[in-house]
Amino acid sequence: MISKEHNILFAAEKLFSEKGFEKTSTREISRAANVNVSMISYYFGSKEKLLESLFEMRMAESQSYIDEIIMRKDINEWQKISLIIDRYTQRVRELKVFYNILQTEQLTNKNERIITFLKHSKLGYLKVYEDLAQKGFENKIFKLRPNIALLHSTLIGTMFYAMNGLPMYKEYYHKSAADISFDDGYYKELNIHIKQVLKNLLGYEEN
Amino acid sequence: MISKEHNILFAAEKLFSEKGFEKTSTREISRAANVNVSMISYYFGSKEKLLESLFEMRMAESQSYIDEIIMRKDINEWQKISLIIDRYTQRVRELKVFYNILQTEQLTNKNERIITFLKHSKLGYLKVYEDLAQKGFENKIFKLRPNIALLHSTLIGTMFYAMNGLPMYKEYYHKSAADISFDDGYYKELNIHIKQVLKNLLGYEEN
DNA sequence: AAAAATCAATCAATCGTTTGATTTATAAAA
DNA sequence: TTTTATAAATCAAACGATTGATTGATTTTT
Repeated sequence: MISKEHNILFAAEKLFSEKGFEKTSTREISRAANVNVSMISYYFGSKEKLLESLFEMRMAESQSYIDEIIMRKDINEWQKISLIIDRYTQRVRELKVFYNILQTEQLTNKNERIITFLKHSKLGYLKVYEDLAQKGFENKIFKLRPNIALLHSTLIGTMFYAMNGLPMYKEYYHKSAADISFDDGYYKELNIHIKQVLKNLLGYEEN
Repeated sequence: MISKEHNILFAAEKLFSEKGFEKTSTREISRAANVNVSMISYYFGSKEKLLESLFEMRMAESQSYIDEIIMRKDINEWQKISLIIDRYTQRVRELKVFYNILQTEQLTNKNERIITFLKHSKLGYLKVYEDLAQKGFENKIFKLRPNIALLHSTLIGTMFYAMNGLPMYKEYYHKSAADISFDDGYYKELNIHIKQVLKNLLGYEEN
């Protein structure tokens, strides 16, 4: 049995993703979550704080796994980057709905807490890539020292734009929207594609 | 002397970019454009149609220059791609405000006309890259035949994410927000970065 | 004098949020 | 176990504010 609090959170996530935060009314959320409108204020304080709670939940989920990877001693820097990409691809696909909201809020939101969430997350990623690129270069695994901000833009940008574009590419290749096997192949190709781009940027050559 | 119609259009563009379409009220637009509220309905019909007019104007502007480039006989396929990237980088920087709206609307908008605008634009670009990649391969300029949808995702995604991330990178490198010379260097690096990524993907080697 | 442009005032609709009454759950006292 | 007291949860109804849009009168342009 899922609590009403979670019902509200998940209903809101879906609606925010489909129509955007502003276009989604509290009454719609309450209807979708099968609760009274006032329950939103009761549990979260406001619609705005509901969005913050959503970010809090989803961002917390993705915090730990990166540290886990960079701590490992049994794999080299490229393998670590490769693993991070694997996990990230998987996560973005799983939480497509949330990452859609994240992208939108990134572009227009003025909410202080959410801005802070995003900034910390981004700077955290920059630092991770910077460290891995430097160590890999010192260990002579990577031959190049690319601009990390641009490398990160390419990684994230490719990921999100490929995700957003999937429905359209499907149409372009005349596939049915329900065809999951196309998605599987697409995300697999995307994963390989991103790795290839990063290999080139870092000057990494497989043995 | 700029007409009131244009005043409204440009005021709306700025506000939509800063706060998003939904959060921007018609009264704010009219105040910023120094006209009466009713002028919006009078000239454009509705707030929604005002947004459509904005898309119409901006999309029409960027239509022609691509055809111009691909028609040319004096340069090879890589030089054409290189030119397209130059123009596109320049344009995205010039019209940062509009492309911010475009990205947001791409994620949430359900407006039929705008969806059609975006779809046509995207499919147009896909076709252009597909043709150039194929011809370049036939002419032995390119050694590889990459997935065009993913190549396009990387191109567009890198461009937009680098653009969106600029203010944050500036802060990260402790530069003032008004420092234009930092922007110049950043966009120059971005341009080179994108070309490098595409060279690698297409298997193009400079002589 | 006909048409186009502009305006203050107003419209109904919807928004996020709160109220105060009511029901349900919890736990201590009998 | 039953009763009682307290807290938590739920609800319909209403709040004031703001929204996009329109009206009909007035001014300006043609």
